[in-house]
Amino acid sequence: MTTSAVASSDLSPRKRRFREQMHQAREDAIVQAVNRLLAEKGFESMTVDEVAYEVGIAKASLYKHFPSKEHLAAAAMVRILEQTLAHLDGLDDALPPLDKLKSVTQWAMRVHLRGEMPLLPSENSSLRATLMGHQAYLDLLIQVSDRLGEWIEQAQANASLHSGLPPIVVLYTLFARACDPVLGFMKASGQFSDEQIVTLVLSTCFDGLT
Amino acid sequence: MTTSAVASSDLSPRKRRFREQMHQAREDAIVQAVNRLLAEKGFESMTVDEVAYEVGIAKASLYKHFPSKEHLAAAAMVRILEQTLAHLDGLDDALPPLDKLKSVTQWAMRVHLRGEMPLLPSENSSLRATLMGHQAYLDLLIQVSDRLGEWIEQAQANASLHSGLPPIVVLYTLFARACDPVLGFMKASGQFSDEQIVTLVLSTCFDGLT
DNA sequence: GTCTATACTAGGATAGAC
DNA sequence: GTCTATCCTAGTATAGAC
Repeated sequence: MTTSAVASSDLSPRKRRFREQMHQAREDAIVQAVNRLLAEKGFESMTVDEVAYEVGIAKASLYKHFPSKEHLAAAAMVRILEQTLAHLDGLDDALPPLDKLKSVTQWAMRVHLRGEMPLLPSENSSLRATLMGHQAYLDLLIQVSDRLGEWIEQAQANASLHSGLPPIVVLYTLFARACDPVLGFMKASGQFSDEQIVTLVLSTCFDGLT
Repeated sequence: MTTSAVASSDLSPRKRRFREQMHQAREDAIVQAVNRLLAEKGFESMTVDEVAYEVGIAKASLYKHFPSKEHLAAAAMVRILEQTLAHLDGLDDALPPLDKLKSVTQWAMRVHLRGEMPLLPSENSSLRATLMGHQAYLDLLIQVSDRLGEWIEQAQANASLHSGLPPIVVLYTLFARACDPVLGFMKASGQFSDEQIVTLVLSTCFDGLT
């Protein structure tokens, strides 16, 4: 019996759990770093070296956890979608659907302004391929879309949302607001507080410019 | 006297003009290719090799015209800003300011949908440095911003545009609509014609979702 | 100012020891 | 599963002939 076999399977249940927790904690740290770097520089400008440096481990160790840069990005997307879903779950069910939609949008904009919204290029094809083959990502994306889709239809039914717009257009518009470069421009201008930005952009999104 | 001196300065005025036209035509071809590739893949994913291949010249020849990849991108931005300015100049001066703003926005969205809107990452720092040092680019950006800014203030004065919004927020919002990923999403969904997309997004932008 | 050929570097990924 | 050291490709940029 090899030492590695001893290390991996001859441990007490308590020690095994401890190992798994350590493992999980490290992966969380990795994904969090990836998330931050994606928010700051985007996928192409983020380097795996930076990720490794930020986490404080060797690059080769990263690749034991995730097989490619694309999978790192996918993990960050899974993380943000899980957080989104958690936010949706936390909303008071009694709220009118329009208010729920506004609440998610506000939450997403705040995440963005905190520098924690991972931004992916829609063009990059190797990244797209990985995402489209990533079951957990796809499942979460569908879950979030379905939840929002329901609220959109309810809001259109009670006329609080313009019913001439195809629901998918509303959905895309809300998704896009979470990544809107306008948030960054306004922040960079230094003329507005984060909460002012949220208020103003929420208003342009739902009420329009006119 | 060297042959290169002969080639460059001992020509008749007619031949000199011809040379300059050829030179200009080639640069136009380069910038047009850059523009298209920036629209398709963005700055980081565009390679200088591709540009050279698309234009049909050697990569080294590109570098005789433009000193760096960043300068290629800057030239594409100058080009699109010139076209924007041309569109602004072409508008009927009698139009209400709000209609002028809508017209530019529509025009920009159509350019985007045709795959001719160069998309630059706001994060990339070497690119930012080049742009901020590029006088022609800065001048044009200011010209466009000023023209739009006037119309925004006029539209707010005659109450056709919501006057609670700082003009700069309206300006950023209009700029962002030209690059909005929503356009790409809707096009990719295959459910809408380009003109439907323009109409729908123009509506969400000016009238809001509610 | 165009070409071919090449220099140089960044960055994604892996080998192999422990 | 962590490390150090290395591989290797892609991609920006240049040298030097014509």
